[in-house]
Amino acid sequence: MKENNSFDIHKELSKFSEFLKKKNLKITSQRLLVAEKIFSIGEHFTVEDLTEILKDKRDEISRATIYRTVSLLVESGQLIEHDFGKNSKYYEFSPSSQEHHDHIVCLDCGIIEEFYNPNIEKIQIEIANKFNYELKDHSLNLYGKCKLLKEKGFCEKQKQSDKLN
Amino acid sequence: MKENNSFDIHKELSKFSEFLKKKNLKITSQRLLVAEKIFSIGEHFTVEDLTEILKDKRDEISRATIYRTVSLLVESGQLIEHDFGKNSKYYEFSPSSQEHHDHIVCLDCGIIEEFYNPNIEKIQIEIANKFNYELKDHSLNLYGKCKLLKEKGFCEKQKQSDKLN
DNA sequence: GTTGTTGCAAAAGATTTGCATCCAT
DNA sequence: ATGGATGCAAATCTTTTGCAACAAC
Repeated sequence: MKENNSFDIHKELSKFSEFLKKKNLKITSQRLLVAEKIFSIGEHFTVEDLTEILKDKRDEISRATIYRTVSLLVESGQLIEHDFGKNSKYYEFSPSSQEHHDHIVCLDCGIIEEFYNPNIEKIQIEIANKFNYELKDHSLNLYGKCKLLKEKGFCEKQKQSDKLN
Repeated sequence: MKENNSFDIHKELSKFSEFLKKKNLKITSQRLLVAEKIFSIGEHFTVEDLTEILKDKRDEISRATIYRTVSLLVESGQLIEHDFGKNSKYYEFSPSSQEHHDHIVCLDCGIIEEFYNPNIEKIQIEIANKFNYELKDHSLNLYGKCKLLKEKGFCEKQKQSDKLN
């Protein structure tokens, strides 16, 4: 889906290390391994997906550590947590260079596509102002039938790790 | 928050009964009790909230039945399920007469306010068309500091039943 | 009477946590 | 050496489910 070259990954790993140092946390091999894999996934994933990806490392990294590292990466701002109405939380690597975007999700196959619309962003700020809120975050998800499902009546159902209904 | 008069409730109960009949499901006292309470809550709630509200009826209605009735009401279209990034799902009674709206949520006290913006709705449809999706649903939540938190530095923290972080 | 419903307790699924051991600093 | 990290298993939390007894139609 997205291309992540090793240069990017290196930069992101440094950023994560900086974050850990600043918080007096330790830079361990487990944390680096989990972070490295996350930075190279290039699509939305669940902790279950991540565990599967790391399964050859299962003697080295426990599920608890995976959860704990994911939390740290969310805190460092390098990982975004999403709620697509499924059982598990979804995560998405957010490179420093990357602009914000929203999501459109197929209710059948669960494919997640991204979009960015400056007008919507602008209106959201106006709404927050009107309500006297200091806007910190937002989430906009569109749900529907993807092109394939609409046109052929079926798509790659349940391709994702989690069910949508 | 919202005013629901008994006339509305009666109409909604009829609608639910119709739904049950159409599906060859039975109209039981438990289902009617749960539905009636839901129709009179007037704000966003979790199943835990609902259980608390029904606690004087706890000898009559089990938690399992509450969950099962909530699912039916979602299916009948009279209840909307929301995900505000908390542990539990939130529900909102949606009277037949009510127009769609989105939500703005305080990250501290969890207060949920509603808004409707026709431009955002319009743009969403355009985006779905561009992606060749048949739009079925969407969710837009804004998160931030509410007026009180912004101005006074504090608000009624954790007023809601669930924590936000 | 038949078929769906309820309550219970157990199960399931995701995530978190206590604790003894281990390791980065 | 010491304070944080890890792995394990147990715990937690929300939601779902199997099943026997029960109620609506």
